[in-house]
Amino acid sequence: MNLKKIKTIQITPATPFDFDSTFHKPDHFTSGDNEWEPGIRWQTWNWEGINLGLKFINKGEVNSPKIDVEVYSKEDLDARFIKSLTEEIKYRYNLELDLKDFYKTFKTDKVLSPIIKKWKGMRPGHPSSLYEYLIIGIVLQNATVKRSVQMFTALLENYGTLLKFNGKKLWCFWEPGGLKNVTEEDLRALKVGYRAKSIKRIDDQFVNGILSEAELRKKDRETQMKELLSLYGVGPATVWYLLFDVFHHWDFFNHVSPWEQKIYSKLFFDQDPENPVPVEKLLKHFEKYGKYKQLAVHYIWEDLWWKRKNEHIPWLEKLIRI
DNA sequence: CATCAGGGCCCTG
DNA sequence: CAGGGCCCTGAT
Repeated sequence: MNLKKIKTIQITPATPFDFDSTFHKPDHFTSGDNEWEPGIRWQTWNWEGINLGLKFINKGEVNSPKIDVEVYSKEDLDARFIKSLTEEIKYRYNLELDLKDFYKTFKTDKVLSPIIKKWKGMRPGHPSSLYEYLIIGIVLQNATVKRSVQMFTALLENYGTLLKFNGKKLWCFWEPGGLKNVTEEDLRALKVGYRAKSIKRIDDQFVNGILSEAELRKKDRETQMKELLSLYGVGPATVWYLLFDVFHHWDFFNHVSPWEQKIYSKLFFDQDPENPVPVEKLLKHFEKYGKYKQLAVHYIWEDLWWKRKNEHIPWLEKLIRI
């Protein structure tokens, strides 16, 4: 599907704002729906059922930020659509998040302060909707990175749409509920294994309109957690990701998966990953970051993954099994 | 060749 | 609350 440029949206994020560390997270593995180079991020979005190509361009600096968002589409888009899209972009990338208090609180923290200095203006954020993230969460289960990417790509290339815009060819996610006419057997043919059942049942929730991201955002964390956990195929690991990446709770940390446990053990306690620090002890350690504990760990975590782009970290390579 | 662990989760007893 | 089963893939 060939798209044409419809509009350029200008956004002024809250200060400070760092473009690259906000729009590129080295620990999110690329799988055909986005591309990044310094100062530019191409990203497909299915918004309100419309396939979009988005090009985010850095037009400012950390202390005087500005972003252009070029919107590519097959059809014209009206003002109301552009407005709702703009609001959603601001939400997903946390462009209006005020980081000042977080920075001030940990100005003297030995571990955090150098990282804050280095990544000043980095926001947490994720490009995916709840529906999309649920699918991603399912394919992350019980699999190595390579296998997860393989499963995700197979889904995208079978049920998504290939978009051509700004010289790029990127796959766009299908609509929530878009697997209505797909059977569990069809999904199994894509080698997603037992996950086929979970994917199908989650898609059903959206076909039936039982689950609404907009409604769920308005509810409190406990309710969100309860409703998400009630979904078939969604357990504590997936919920933990969702509460941070989709629902933007910075203060919540209740789960550490085995591979993350090993990395945290090395990172925070310089402990041999083969003999990891108990999860309880790790969680207790994060308590010192109070209402920003998830945000603090995000900063430390992203710093590690950016380091990995520039230098070889043998112990990390061994643990991530790409 | 066989065996097994891996960014979990569900279900059973 | 512990533990078996589920899918596929690559390492050993």
